[in-house]
Amino acid sequence: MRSECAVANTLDIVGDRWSLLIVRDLLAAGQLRYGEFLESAEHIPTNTLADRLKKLEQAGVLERELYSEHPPRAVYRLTKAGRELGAVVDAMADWGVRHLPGTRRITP
Amino acid sequence: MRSECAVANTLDIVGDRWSLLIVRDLLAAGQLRYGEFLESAEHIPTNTLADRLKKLEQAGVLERELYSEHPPRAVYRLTKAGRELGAVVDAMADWGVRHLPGTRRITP
DNA sequence: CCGAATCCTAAAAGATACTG
DNA sequence: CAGTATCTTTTAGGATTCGG
Repeated sequence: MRSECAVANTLDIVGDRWSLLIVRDLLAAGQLRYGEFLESAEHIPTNTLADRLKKLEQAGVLERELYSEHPPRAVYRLTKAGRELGAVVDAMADWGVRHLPGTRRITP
Repeated sequence: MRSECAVANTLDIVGDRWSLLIVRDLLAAGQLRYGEFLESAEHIPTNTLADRLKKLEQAGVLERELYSEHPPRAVYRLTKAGRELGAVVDAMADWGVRHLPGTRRITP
């Protein structure tokens, strides 16, 4: 923990290049499998995706549910805490739409 | 621009490890000089601070005003667009306070 | 074919020393 | 005090490989 600041510590969890985009995609879709994240517009590298999913699961932002054993297959969903990050994603979408011409809100 | 998504493009501006902390400090203080940023709790490295201030100035988030010529001295302030990032910082502070024990809102 | 793990390179962060 | 320059370490990105 870098400090007591709630903003700084939230950034330690979702402040990297990809985590909030993963949250955005889950907010839009409800649940996604590994390969479905890879199809998203920004094309996250496969190894980076695996890292972020692990980190976000450990942080309690999303949960992984196995729906098959052989081979192991999982879907990812936001936890309650993860869904509450919707407020952050939403504020960013608002700001982008207002200040960055050519951008739009991908999902309602 | 990675995509049309407002969230992704907002992240390209403030989605790194430090930018939103700089915005946070300016929201709290109104205006700051270079050295005052360095005193903040998270101890941003001096070269990284210089990079971020330039990038955020170019993005129209903050502005730099010289108040002395010899030697050159400047203060940094948020622009109107920068102040509107307060909604993002606020949402992160809320989330952190709710989900990360031991953290608190540094400024009202 | 899907879900990763590995390897290697490129970019960014961080510490520290230095200059006007 | 306000930055720059340099060097080292860490992280990200991309291609490829591998197991089920």
